[in-house]
Amino acid sequence: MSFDKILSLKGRILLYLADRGAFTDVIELSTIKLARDLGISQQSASRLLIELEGEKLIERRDLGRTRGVRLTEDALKILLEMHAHLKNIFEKPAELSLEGRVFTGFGEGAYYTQIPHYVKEFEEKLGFKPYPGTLNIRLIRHDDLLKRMILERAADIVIEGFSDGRRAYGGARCIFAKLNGEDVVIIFIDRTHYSKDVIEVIAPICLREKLKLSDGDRVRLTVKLNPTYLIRC
Amino acid sequence: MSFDKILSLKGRILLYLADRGAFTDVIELSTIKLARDLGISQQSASRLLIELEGEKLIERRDLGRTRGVRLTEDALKILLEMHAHLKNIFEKPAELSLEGRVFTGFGEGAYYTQIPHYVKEFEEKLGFKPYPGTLNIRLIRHDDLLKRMILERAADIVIEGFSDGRRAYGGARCIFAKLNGEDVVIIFIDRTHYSKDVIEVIAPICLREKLKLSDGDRVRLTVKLNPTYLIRC
DNA sequence: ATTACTATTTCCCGAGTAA
DNA sequence: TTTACTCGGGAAATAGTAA
Repeated sequence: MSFDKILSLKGRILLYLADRGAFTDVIELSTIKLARDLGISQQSASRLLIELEGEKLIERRDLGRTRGVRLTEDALKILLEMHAHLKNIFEKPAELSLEGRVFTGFGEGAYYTQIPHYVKEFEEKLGFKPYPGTLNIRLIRHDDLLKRMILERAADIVIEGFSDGRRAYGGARCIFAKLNGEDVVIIFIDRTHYSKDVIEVIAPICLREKLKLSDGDRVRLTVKLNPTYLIRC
Repeated sequence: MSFDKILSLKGRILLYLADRGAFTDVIELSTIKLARDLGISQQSASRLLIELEGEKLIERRDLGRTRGVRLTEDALKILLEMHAHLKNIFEKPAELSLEGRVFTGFGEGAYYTQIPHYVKEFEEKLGFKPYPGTLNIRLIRHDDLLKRMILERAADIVIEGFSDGRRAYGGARCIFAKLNGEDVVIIFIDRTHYSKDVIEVIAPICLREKLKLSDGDRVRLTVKLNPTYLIRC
């Protein structure tokens, strides 16, 4: 397993036993089999089992001609604590923070955010009717470009594209965020004209007014998301 | 942390970094601080960071006068895999299996299972009207007595007691199970007259008839439950 | 077959210290 | 201050082998 390198040999043995259900039942296990399965010597397997028994992490008993092992409550507690710890890291929302400067775009945002199809989609999926137009933010720091890629992957609210017979209108993906503390939605438009250092934001209100923003002002975007998304692309 | 003993030092460092959010941001970290926090020497901290960098599990960079570290995607994958593995062990339903012999009890079961208050509770909480009477099973193996204790803790369907003014009727705790493949409910009666080697079972049908059971017949009870319950008492 | 002892080797931690 | 080198000692792995 790829995570063997972060475990001690004793840890690998406890996990090996847990995998085989040795917290309810005594399982049959010879030092030779354990050694083979873990890629260590039989001698080490023997020594480690003796040590683990001394540390009250396993119990061993004779089962007729073979020997049985099971985890103790202490060992189970250790594994459960490890589990709880990793859960805490990977299943708790983390916050991603990006910084950029407001700029005036091509003016397309105002057009698209008023197309009835999109308005309906926004209302259904975001819960509000967007103020016409998008606020454009140009990222400053290089690290934030990476974060933008992460966000693009994490944005899981899908706005469907459509066609009116004359032309096709593309889709987009959204994610909720805060901009200087104000609730906003970051929108990643499928076929945007902007480069990868730009983030577009919509909100139910006029952000420029509410936050008194002018071109060149620095703004901070924060997004809460599950750290599982943070695997870099 | 109690789980330090199952981790290698490199594992502890990766977890240390993950705890501090070093999968999104570069964090400031001196070898001295790391050494102090992990209870190892500065020299070891230095060596381990160099090795981890060589293994492409961390990236280091100069931040002006201090040094920054962050986890690589590879390291994140390892931690996530560990997390997924423990999830699989502890959050997947496991099966507990017990064996015993049918015996005829004091006949109280038939009385209690027909009391309107209990019938109503059963129907609401178990989804069926029980066939009058409980099937009594005496456990055979010593290990199964332990499993009975686990089950008693895991039984989380609560049947409330009541009083009719003349006397008090006790409550019980239930858990769904299979008896020789048939859907049943194990019922742990709060103030039972039976000893700890007895399990009582109710079902919507007459189990003795359906499964052609007589006193002394061996039956197998299986219960699916979340392994978190398997922490022995 | 198995387990586990003793002997040997390998590897890793930490002290000393240079840059 | 900091990091990271060399090196000595001890822990931990394997080899050999007895029971």
